[in-house]
Amino acid sequence: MPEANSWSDHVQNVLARAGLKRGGARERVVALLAGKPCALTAVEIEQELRRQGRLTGRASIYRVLELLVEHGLVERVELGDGQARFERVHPDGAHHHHLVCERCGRLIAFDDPGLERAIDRLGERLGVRVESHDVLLRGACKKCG
Amino acid sequence: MPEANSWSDHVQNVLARAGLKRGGARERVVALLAGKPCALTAVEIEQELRRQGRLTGRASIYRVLELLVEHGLVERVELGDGQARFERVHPDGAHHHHLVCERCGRLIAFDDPGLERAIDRLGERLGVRVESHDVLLRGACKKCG
DNA sequence: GTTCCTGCAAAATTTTTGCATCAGT
DNA sequence: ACTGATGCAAAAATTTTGCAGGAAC
Repeated sequence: MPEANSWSDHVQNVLARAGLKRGGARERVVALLAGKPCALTAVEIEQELRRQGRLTGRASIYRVLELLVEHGLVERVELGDGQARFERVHPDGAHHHHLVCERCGRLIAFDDPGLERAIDRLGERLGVRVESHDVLLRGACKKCG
Repeated sequence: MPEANSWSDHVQNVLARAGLKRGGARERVVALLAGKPCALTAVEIEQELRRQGRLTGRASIYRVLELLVEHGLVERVELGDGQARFERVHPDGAHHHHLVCERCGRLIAFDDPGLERAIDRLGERLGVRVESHDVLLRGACKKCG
């Protein structure tokens, strides 16, 4: 089974364990995010669902996203343009960060063990428990640089 | 002369070189940011200026901040609460990052050469030119952890 | 049957824009 | 004088909330 589905399953497990019921809007948002590894805005989610003929109220989308973030199933990502984006969080802790190309606007995802190590060491040095972190790079991507 | 003033001077130089005129709102915002090393929201800036008896229209504050960001004099920082924050950028490239404590909400600034190195190496590995970057940690600060 | 979920509409927030006026060069 | 800067008010964009009806357990 592809990883996307394992994330969906994980979501269903976590929410069921929390005593929550299922519902159409949530199923639709989760199904959409499962197939999109990278950050989407609430409005993009709404439009994509509409395109699929699966109309969903925007308020429900925000409520679903809020719920998923609270349960650590989705991460809120801000790229500096004033809109929040959302992307799934892998149960195994795998995650990536983002580069925004200032020329073409493209969003590039990457991961880097060296960076993760530097952040771990930093947390120790500061004496704080770092529960999550975001790294955002701005610059020129390969094609534009 | 303290570093805050050297930043103010730098701002005035850059903007004068760009052929821009001075104005009250800009002077007030720059003077305020010069004395605050860490991120403030537009509304906090407005309130602080009002407290000082230096009333400034909110639209002007946003326009000043936009201008300063465009010229690389101020950095826009997003902490995940839906409000943009702004802080001065040192001409010498010195900068810091942020930890948001999820217990007490406190904002802690830090810098870390190891992290900067990791990001430099990462840019090389990806073959992109990284012009700026933000790192945001979320977790428990020393007092709450 | 109870509790949660959904969708609509309305509200609240944050940020941007239009426009007349003022001020800096 | 010319051009940029300011402030007000209005608008736009994003996100949240209230509430009534519907669905899941």
